Amino acid sequence: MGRAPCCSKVGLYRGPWTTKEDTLLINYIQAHGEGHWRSLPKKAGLLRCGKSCRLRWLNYLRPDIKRGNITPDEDDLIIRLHSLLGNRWSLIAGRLPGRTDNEIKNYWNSHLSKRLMKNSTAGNKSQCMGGSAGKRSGNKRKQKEDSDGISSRNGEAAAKIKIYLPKAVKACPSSGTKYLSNIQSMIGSSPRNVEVVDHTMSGLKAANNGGQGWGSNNEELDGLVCDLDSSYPIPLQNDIMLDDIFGEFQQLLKEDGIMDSFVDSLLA
DNA sequence: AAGCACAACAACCGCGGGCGC
DNA sequence: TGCGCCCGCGGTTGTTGTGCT
Repeated sequence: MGRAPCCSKVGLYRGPWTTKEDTLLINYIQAHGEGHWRSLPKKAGLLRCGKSCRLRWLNYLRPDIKRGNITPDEDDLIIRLHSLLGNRWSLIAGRLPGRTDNEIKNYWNSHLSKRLMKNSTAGNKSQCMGGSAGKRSGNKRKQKEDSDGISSRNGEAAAKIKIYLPKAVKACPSSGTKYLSNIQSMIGSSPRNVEVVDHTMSGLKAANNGGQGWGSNNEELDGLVCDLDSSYPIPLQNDIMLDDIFGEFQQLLKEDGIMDSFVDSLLA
């Protein structure tokens, strides 16, 4: 697949935007509309790549952007939506008028993930897996350790193979079963050392769990462990049929009218 | 006042899907 | 049907601001 050359092109500016550049971009878009990002910089007289222009417009210059603090309502909604959708920031942003995916992502990484982590450590520490980006300086080593599988977890747990199911895609009732079936066949006859990490269903389950979805109520999830952040480990047990889990997920959707209409709206 | 650590947010990067040719 | 381009997304990094010692 061909890759569009990007900002690395010699001669294009990078880094923070100046007010002059902003003005040029705003004027051009007001005159010609959004889109055609690739050719836009040249036409607008900007020495930026199209990606950079698009990002600047979408995240900062757009007139309908709502600046300022995230309200408690928005805060709560983000948490619920994240528990439902995972790190689908654009979908979450679509439910928060005036907020951008980048803003929500940053807010999550800098505020909510920490808060929820704190809440959870007060509750069930052992289920936490560490999560999204976090801060660079302190977390790089940790991320490295995690990715190398050399974190402090010992023995059997550390040796476990982890399979990450796809993150929540646009809600398609059949996709869950399909993925789970695939995983089941991948796992085959030796599921003992395999842990399926689901981004979708346990999140939904959590979202329906009294509308809280996070924190100390996780233990109520009938053995399914809801993780704090973007991944939700589900210890695969021989007596838990994955299709049953998916059926339960569908049942939950039916029981909650809000959830139902929400998913419908995503499908639309 | 200076230096440091951390927080917040803007911006970049690379990947993958959609679509036209 | 395959290829290449464009766009959007999510993860990551860079920069600036702020509080603490």
